[in-house]
Amino acid sequence: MGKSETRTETARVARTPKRASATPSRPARRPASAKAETPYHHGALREALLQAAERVLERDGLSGLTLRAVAREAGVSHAAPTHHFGDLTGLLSELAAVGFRQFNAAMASSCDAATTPLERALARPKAYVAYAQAHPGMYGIMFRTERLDYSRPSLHEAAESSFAGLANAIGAMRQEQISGDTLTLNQGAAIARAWSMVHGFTMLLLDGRLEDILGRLPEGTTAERLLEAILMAPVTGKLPAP
Amino acid sequence: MGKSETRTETARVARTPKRASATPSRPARRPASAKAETPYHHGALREALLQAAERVLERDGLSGLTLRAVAREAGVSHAAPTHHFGDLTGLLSELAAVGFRQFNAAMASSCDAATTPLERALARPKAYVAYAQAHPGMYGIMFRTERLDYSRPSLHEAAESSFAGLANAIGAMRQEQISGDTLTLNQGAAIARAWSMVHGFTMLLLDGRLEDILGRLPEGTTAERLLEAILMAPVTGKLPAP
DNA sequence: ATCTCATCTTTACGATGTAAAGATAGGAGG
DNA sequence: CCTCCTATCTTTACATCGTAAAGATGAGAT
Repeated sequence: MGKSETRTETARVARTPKRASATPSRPARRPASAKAETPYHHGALREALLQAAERVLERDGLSGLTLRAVAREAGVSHAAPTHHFGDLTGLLSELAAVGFRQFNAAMASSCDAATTPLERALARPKAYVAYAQAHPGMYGIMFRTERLDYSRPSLHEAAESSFAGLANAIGAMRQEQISGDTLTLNQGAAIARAWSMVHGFTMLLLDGRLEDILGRLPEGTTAERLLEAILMAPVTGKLPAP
Repeated sequence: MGKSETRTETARVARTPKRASATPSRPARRPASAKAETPYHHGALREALLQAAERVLERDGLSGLTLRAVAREAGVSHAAPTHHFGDLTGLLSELAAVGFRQFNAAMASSCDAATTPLERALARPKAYVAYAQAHPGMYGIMFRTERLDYSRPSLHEAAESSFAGLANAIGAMRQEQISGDTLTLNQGAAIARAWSMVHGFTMLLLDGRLEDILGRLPEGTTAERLLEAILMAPVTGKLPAP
């Protein structure tokens, strides 16, 4: 199915019947108060495209996420996205911004739900990994793609907020006030270490590169358990200075 | 320049003059002992393609690395790589294998050059990051691309060797013998932590996501210095269990 | 009622991956 | 020496993709 592109894109979902007769009758299309119905000509195509993109991403993976596939999914012509996002980079960037917002919300809500200090310390990294596992496509868009335009305000802001939350969490854990302006080497190292560790763990996990380790661990050890062990035993075994 | 593809690929480098006359004279082409000269019909096209791919990757980045571009660079028809690698995945996988071998060699030589225990402890992660900074394209192929086929023996072996080296280094540092078969949770956590940290640091660094932190550190703090600080101060500040 | 313009569609072009058929030599066998 | 075989490389073809440009279309302003 879908041999020729013209065929595929001509047979799209039920939109206007393409003006079957040339009479300008226009019979009751757009029933005077349609809002989240099928967006006809106006409507919120931009939003619809972003949602379609997310759907395509979850369904077909990162390689299936193309401008034309998104347009197909939304039931519009293949050039429609260009008008709203300018570029494939534009669409990916806006979608990544959506992802960062989801990501931040997930971590924040997980932190809020924590009660004990230990839970509070583990909540954020666990939510980090959990989000990535639940939405590997989104995580890939956010952290794997090279084609992102951080000069777009929405993406810049969402990503920045993600970093700020992390930095604050580290600061709170060290019971220091992280001034937004400057950092000591140790403060910077603490932030970069935490971020690197969780990010690296997530990428290795998503890429299946930890399967080898997980398989050698005691029967039934889950990735989450391994993450806990990583976070709870902070001694890396580095030798002291001679 | 290079408007039509036919034009582009017809005008390729000096290979055989396409049999100007139909006489089977065959005048002194391939001077009887050409080895690494221009590979004519036989020769080592496979190797030449891999080298061409590496060149294209360094020059045009990951997005410029296409089957056709590699063929162009090697001076052969666009379908020639298919015969040797079957697929774009095949080419990328073999190239990633080359990268893993370079990567392993760099880390090994850096470890050998270390003298003091402290140097020895820092040599491997520093070489890790240094390789990635020196060859970001290769590192991208190895760790960013989704399209790798680890069932290929060359790639599987090279990547596995990389992991084994890491595991052994961690084991040596903890003064334990890592048996190839099973791991305790703490052993696995130590390995996964070290790998995650260095890998995550590298990815964040290559993606420019550490610029923010580096900019806030004392004037002129380099990424390598930050990495040292990360590795040398192993206390993450996690709270003890209540 | 007409005009204007943002929005969407058509059409077109170059590039890419991949498959399939055709050419070409290097070597085996007579 | 000649012929045939086969791996290797080239041509040709096709579907898909991103992107640009021109044409339709309808909503709101005048």
